[in-house]
Amino acid sequence: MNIEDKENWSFEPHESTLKTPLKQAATSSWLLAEKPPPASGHLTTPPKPNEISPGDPWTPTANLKMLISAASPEIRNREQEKRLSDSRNEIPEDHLSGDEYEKSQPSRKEKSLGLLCHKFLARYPSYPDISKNNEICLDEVAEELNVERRRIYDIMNVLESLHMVSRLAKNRYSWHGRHNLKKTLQILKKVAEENNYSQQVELIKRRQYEEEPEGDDQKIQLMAKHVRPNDHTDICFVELPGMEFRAASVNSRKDKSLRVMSQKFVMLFLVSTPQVVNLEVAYLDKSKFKTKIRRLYDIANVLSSLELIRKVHVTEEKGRKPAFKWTGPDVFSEILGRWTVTSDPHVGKSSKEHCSKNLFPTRSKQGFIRHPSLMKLAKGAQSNQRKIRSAPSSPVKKNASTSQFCCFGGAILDARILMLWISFLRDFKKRKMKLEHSTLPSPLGLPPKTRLKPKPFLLPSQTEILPLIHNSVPPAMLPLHPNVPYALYLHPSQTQLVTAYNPSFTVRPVHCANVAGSKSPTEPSSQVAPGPIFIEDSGSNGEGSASCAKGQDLWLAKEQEGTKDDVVPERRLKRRRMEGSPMKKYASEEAALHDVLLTWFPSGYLIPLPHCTKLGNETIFSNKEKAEMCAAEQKSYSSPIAGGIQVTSEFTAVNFPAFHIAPVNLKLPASSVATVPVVNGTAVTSDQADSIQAPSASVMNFTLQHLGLIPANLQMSANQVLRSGPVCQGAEHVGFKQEKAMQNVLPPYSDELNGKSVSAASLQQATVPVTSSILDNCHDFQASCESAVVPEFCSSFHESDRISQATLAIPQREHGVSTEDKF
DNA sequence: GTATCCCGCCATCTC
DNA sequence: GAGATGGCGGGATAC
Repeated sequence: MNIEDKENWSFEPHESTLKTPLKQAATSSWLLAEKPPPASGHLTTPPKPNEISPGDPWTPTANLKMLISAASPEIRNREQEKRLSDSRNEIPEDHLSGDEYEKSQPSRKEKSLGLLCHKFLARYPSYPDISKNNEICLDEVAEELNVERRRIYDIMNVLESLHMVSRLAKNRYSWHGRHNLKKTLQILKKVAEENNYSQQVELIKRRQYEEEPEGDDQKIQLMAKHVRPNDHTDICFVELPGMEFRAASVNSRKDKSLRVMSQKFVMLFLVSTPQVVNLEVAYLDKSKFKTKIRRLYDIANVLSSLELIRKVHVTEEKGRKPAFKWTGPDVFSEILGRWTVTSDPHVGKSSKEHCSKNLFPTRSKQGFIRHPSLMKLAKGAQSNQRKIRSAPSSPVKKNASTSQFCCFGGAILDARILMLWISFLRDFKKRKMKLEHSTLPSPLGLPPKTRLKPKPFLLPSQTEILPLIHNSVPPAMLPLHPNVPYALYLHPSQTQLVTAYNPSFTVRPVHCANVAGSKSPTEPSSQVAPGPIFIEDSGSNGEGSASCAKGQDLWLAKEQEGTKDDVVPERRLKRRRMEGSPMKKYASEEAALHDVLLTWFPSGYLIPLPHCTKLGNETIFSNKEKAEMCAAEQKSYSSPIAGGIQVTSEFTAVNFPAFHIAPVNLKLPASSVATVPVVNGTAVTSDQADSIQAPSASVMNFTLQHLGLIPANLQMSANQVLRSGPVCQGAEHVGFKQEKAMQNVLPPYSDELNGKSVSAASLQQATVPVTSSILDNCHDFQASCESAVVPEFCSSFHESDRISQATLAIPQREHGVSTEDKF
């Protein structure tokens, strides 16, 4: 491919202004023959009104202009240019002959959008002083440039797409110059990369070289068809913070076509190598390419005036084709600050959920292929969803806003919970395998998974599906696993159930990072606000120290105690009795975990507590933590749920898999968690329903902290979290990515998450209750993760077991979402 | 003949 | 209803 610069690209400033069209005279004569000048009285294009009559008296405005001109050489120069321009129009047209009149009219080139843009740009500095008023009045510009407003709009739209201007109000724009240009280009490149623009361009270019027997239209359609799977037509306008479109129809146009087109056009350059794009590539994504190509020419003219592109000719086998070459700055996409992609203005600019959704509005369904192992999970969840929706006590949407659940809040957190849960199982499996290899051969010769696969659970009944968030419901911490403390969100009735059925368990506030609502452990128990609860086996050995290790298995502990054996199914007792080897023990632990979950906590939410550190076989807390815990242990706690249970146990060494979640700042839209319509299950009365509109701060903080979403020392009230949240750069991006991750992890929920609103029921379902369906499928899901669906997901596990990467690095193979994420 | 794109109609939206 | 905005395509011009 030979690329040659077009020497006489018509919109090069120094050329356009100097060259006079050769055919001007002839054309003029011909035109005159057909279109007599206005003096003849025929209908024709009305003469352009002169801007300022030379004889205008001095007005206050003229005085002001004079003062401004005197103060600013730049403006003075502009005024001089303007006067020169005016002088050409001063000759009364009535006195001109046909030829003279024609000559007095600007040629087509002189009226070109590119030249007009040059004139426009000449009026303003490239890097204006942002402290000054840089307003642009469209009327004035149109008048001074002697063009219709319509043409100014074309320019403004393209400039707006590059954030060189932003609309202030009707008829008024703000001039930003090139201050934002590079950043905008970086963002555009990033977006382009995420949408596989380069691949699309390559594909199109490749096909252009192929023999296409069809006609042009067919050829284009065919090519467009090939591109369609990763079509970028759905990309919507990329905004910079603080430069969102304001008011008026600017926001209400369907897709801000010229702006979006302009951005897409620029994107093509930014990801192409070499950075040469012909219009055939650029307009392939539109069926109305003939119309669109006109717009592309408009855009190209403005971009040329900005010296971002330059027209070249590409010599190919089929001949010489016009194209455009990027001449703007080199752009690297390794920024990013905040940016948003907007689409449907009706939804509201603040609706990042919707904005992000519209970035790939339909691709997620088409693109993501659900792994077979997820099908059961999906079905289970959908089944639950149906149950809840059809329940008599199904939640009632209180108002419009409550239906706008954010996918960034609850659902995302729960995606993480699922990940943690999976990670736990994986870690469990890993250690189990280690034991098998190091100690005992398989007694049955069966693969571990076969032997250890938990028996399937029955789905919890509908009444067992409890609200995740409740003002007075603290999460409980449960030593389900010998070395891994887990927080378990329970409904009070369930917590009471635990202690009622098994007095050996104590329920106390979890001593963890300063959870909002849970006071210092040294404070009187009566003042302990609802907070995370630690359920432990306090009497397993009568030593007053019910460590997690000692109470590795709840069931073992229970059995040893001999308490409530009557409620234990016989089959479980039998299995407990066969505990003998470490391997068996682990196997039973896993089974016991399932049993416990099923027996005591038919529903709930497991969250491993990652602040425990591991040290060989014996995991220890940091000294500080230990000291805090020791202090905590010497106090008795009162839980509003458990009702003051003496806690004498010691927080045992915890062997926790080294997965952490990289702290991210999560922006929760005001309409999200704050208005989460908590499922009003049968366990919650209607009176309670009102009180559960806002989640407990303790639960919120507990979750956010332990999932690493907020720093441990950060305390947030529910209102803080809900109304504003910690806003940071990239917050929307985080939400979007997490949403996408959620959709990948939980495909069955994708439909809901894609919807404009998610009902309370679907919210509940969008969370990850510890149900049999999940327990039963986690192994499969884990296996699937380790195989084909999300290789990066697994590799991150293998590398470091850092759930953060696993959660955030889920690729979207089918629709090109970048696998890398920086939060 | 093709590439280019001016021009202005008119739909949509806001006030 | 008026004005602002901008999508759109006819058709003229440039090459």
